Amino acid sequence: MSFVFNNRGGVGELAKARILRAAADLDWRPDARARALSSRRAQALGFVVRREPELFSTDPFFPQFIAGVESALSGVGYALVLHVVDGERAEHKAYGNFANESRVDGVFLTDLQLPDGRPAELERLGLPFVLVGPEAAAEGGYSPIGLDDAAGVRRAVRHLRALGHSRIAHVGGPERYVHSQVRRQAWAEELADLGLEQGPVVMADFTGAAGARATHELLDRAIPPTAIVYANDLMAIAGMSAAMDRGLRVPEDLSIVGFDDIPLAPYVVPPLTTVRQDVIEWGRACARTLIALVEGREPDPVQLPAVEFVVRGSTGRVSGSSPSLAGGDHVP
Amino acid sequence: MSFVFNNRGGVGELAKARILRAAADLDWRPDARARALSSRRAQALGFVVRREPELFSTDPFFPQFIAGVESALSGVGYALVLHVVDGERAEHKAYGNFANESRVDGVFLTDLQLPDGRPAELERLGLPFVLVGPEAAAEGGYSPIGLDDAAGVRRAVRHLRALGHSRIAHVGGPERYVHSQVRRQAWAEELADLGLEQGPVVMADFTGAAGARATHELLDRAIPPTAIVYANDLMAIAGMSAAMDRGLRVPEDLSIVGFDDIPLAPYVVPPLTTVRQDVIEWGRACARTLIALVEGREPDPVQLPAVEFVVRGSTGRVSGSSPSLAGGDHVP
DNA sequence: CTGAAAGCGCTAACAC
DNA sequence: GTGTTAGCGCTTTCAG
Repeated sequence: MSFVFNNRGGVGELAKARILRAAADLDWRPDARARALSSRRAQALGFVVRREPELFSTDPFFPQFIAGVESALSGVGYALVLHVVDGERAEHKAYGNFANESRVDGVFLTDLQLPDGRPAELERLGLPFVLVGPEAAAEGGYSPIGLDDAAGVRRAVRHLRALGHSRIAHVGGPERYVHSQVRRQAWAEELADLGLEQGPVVMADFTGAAGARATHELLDRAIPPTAIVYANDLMAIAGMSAAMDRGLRVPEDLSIVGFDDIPLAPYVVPPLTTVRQDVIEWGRACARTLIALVEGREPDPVQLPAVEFVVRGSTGRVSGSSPSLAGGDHVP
Repeated sequence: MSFVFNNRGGVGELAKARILRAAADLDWRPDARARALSSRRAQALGFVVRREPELFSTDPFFPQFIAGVESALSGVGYALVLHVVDGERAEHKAYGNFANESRVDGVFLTDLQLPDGRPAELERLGLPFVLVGPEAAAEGGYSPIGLDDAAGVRRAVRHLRALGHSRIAHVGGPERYVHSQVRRQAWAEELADLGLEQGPVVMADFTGAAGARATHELLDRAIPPTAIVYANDLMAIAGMSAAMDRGLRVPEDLSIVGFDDIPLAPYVVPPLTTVRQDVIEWGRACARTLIALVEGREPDPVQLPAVEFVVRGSTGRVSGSSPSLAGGDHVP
């Protein structure tokens, strides 16, 4: 009988159909626990998210990624076991539990760092995994599945250049993340390719508060930038707000570019120009790859859609005159 | 030996300590699958989220709730199994799988409706659950765990009244959700209590697009409102943007109140006045209650913090004159 | 092609 | 108090 459910040959088509019908009639499904015990596979994938609650609830990546993963899992009978942890020790322990308790067959690794101890650790634990992140996060022979963030940032810089900007700054994410580094480097390289001088850069932490602070820091400089490229939308929107508080107009005095295209991006004033990734598709691809991995199959090569650059109202031609830097008074 | 891990008496303290030490030394943990099979408990809780991807990634509720749940689970060895589904059939199937495969010991039920078939269904499946939502969603003898949304909305209406507003409209969430109904009713009742006439109401679907549309609809009326209370921040911010597009100033011509206090709320222009709930604590309380339930213990009574009303810049005194309704031209 | 039977690694009942 | 053992409900090997 178990042959039927595991699609192993050797069962007559007739008997097979009869068994499946009976199972359907009784609304019977094999018990996941028993199946897991005897087959030594949990039929579940693990995802441990290490983020402070504020960032977890802000970052559009996680819900979308999870939704994508789910869309690939539901059809093939895998479950997703999620863990949200708040520190390195807790994350470490979570992987240990996953492996020792055999709760999951494989895990997703996000927020890649360089160097990142986790791949080696998971290998030691015997837990298959996929690296979720930019190509640049490749480590120890593993190649990540990810979109080309860099292309989006480069597009943004070229767009600003075309609008006449030459003093283009960057507000980055936490330096330990590879994706922060990739975005920053793409910005720097495109600037160089365009023959522009390297603008100032401030690394922040993806929160609104940090985005506002970084923006003030940039605008306090003797020669402030006329455009800022942020590593995520939340910082960009907070930065836009900070600039307006200083009496600057967006985009007349300062152009702003975000990254993510959160659902709110079209609805801030002015609407945010930003970079959009198809995170759902990304999650789906990662899930398919991980399933193939844990089942010992060769994963299909993944081809992810390119990032899109979405031009809205927060970027515009550089104004002729240097913007007024008087603090505190709103432009009427 | 299993007595040690299950804290059953009858084992010498000495032997117990020795066993635990040995286990720690070997980094050994009982296999979750085997344990689940023999004890007939999965040591896992299930959460099925039925939302379209856009809303799932926008709604600050889910990540925060999950983070709260996790904080209660990690210490006691339970795992969280998450399912994101896109329709009623899929949700139904998800519960069936949870129960028949014995993947989880209990589930969280959110986005309560009235009537809601799920409690009866889960009872039939023999799956314990907690209702996550407002008191008003009580059904069939089950009382939900939730915060008093209504108090926040009433506070908002009183605040607007104190600022001189008398034409206060409401943009609600999908009518099928009890929490949408609760917020709408609180708005209506407070209006009545204050002796104000019932303002216009438009029910939307929590998305930015719907919030903008509803706002236009409200402002198109012969006598437009001077203030709008929204059922969530995303619609409020989109509404604010829509109003500004029509040349209205916020808060001079129109006051706006949201609901959720998303991380972006302080960073839009003007900063959003809104209602904040402690969703993390809420999730924790639900998890603790559900664990007690599945373990056959009497759950501790839960005492959730009250909702907070956060006044920022999007609400202000009602202006003497009726706002200009000329469409399309920005106020300079 | 089909039925019987031996585990998978625990828990819990039972004797010692 | 402590050791022994029979399942939990499957998968998979091995005879029939």
